[in-house]
Amino acid sequence: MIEPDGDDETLAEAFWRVAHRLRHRTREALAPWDVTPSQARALGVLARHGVLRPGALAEHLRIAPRSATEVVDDLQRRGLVERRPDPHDRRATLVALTDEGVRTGTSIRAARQAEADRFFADLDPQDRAELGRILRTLRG
Amino acid sequence: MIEPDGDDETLAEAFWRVAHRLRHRTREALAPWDVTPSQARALGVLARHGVLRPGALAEHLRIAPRSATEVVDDLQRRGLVERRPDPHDRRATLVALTDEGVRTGTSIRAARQAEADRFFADLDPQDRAELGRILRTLRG
DNA sequence: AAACTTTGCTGAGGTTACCTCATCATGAGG
DNA sequence: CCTCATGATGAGGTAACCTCAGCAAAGTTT
Repeated sequence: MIEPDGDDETLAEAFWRVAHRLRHRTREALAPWDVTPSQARALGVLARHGVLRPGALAEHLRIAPRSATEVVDDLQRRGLVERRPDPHDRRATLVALTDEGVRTGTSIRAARQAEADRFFADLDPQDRAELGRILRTLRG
Repeated sequence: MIEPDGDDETLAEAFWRVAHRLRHRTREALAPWDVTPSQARALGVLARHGVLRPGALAEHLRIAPRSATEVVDDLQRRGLVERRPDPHDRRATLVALTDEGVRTGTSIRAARQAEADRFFADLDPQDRAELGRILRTLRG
């Protein structure tokens, strides 16, 4: 068994190591609902902001508008959101969570939070606070 | 313009924000060589460890062996690595950097380092050290 | 030495999460 | 009214993975 690299680790390398691990954990935490991470993120944004147009959703998710259409397609196929016409602009569509979408969003949020807590539980409270502060500095 | 989310940010959310930003920066830093991040990583591993079999490369990169084959294909197409038979095991192939691969690897490494330094320069030295320590704790 | 299992690589084909560009309808301003 | 901008989507593409199946060579039985 070859040892994974990471002895003379730079900050960036260490960062990506952690990202990799966190990503896998999150994916596992999401497994019970059979939604992908990007779907879960969209669900979260919709839960926070209510009814949105795909374009606005895209901005919140920081992806191209076309990509938001795709995520909405997926969520709609799973019955978690519905599209309805915008009464004020006939070009636009509004995306709204269905009841099931709300329920799913809520439990996913809880599960994700729990998983993240477990992940960051390797850190003592001061370190968690430090990390939060430092990340916010780098947030851009 | 909608403000990106991130007010009531959890640690995980903040983390992903930073990851997103760092990824984009890295991608830009790599642009002059027209290599993808995964190719760059493979180049780095080969520079560190010398001649490797695809399987070993995969382990270093923490990806499936089949995926390493693909990265090697790409690098070979660009003339940065070559495949040669393993004299001790006729099933196996050895992957070695070409001269151009070595040169490219070296300059990429420098550019990446410079870009990362610039990215983390928003932090003062103590914070960088703290971050490094914390990430190593979470490293897994 | 024949038979069986394991190992190393790769072909085939799939997935996720994005992207750009073109199109079409609608809305807004001169 | 005519032009231009905007909102969504179809078409098609990419990176970076994945699994599964197959083949050849190596190692291990018996």
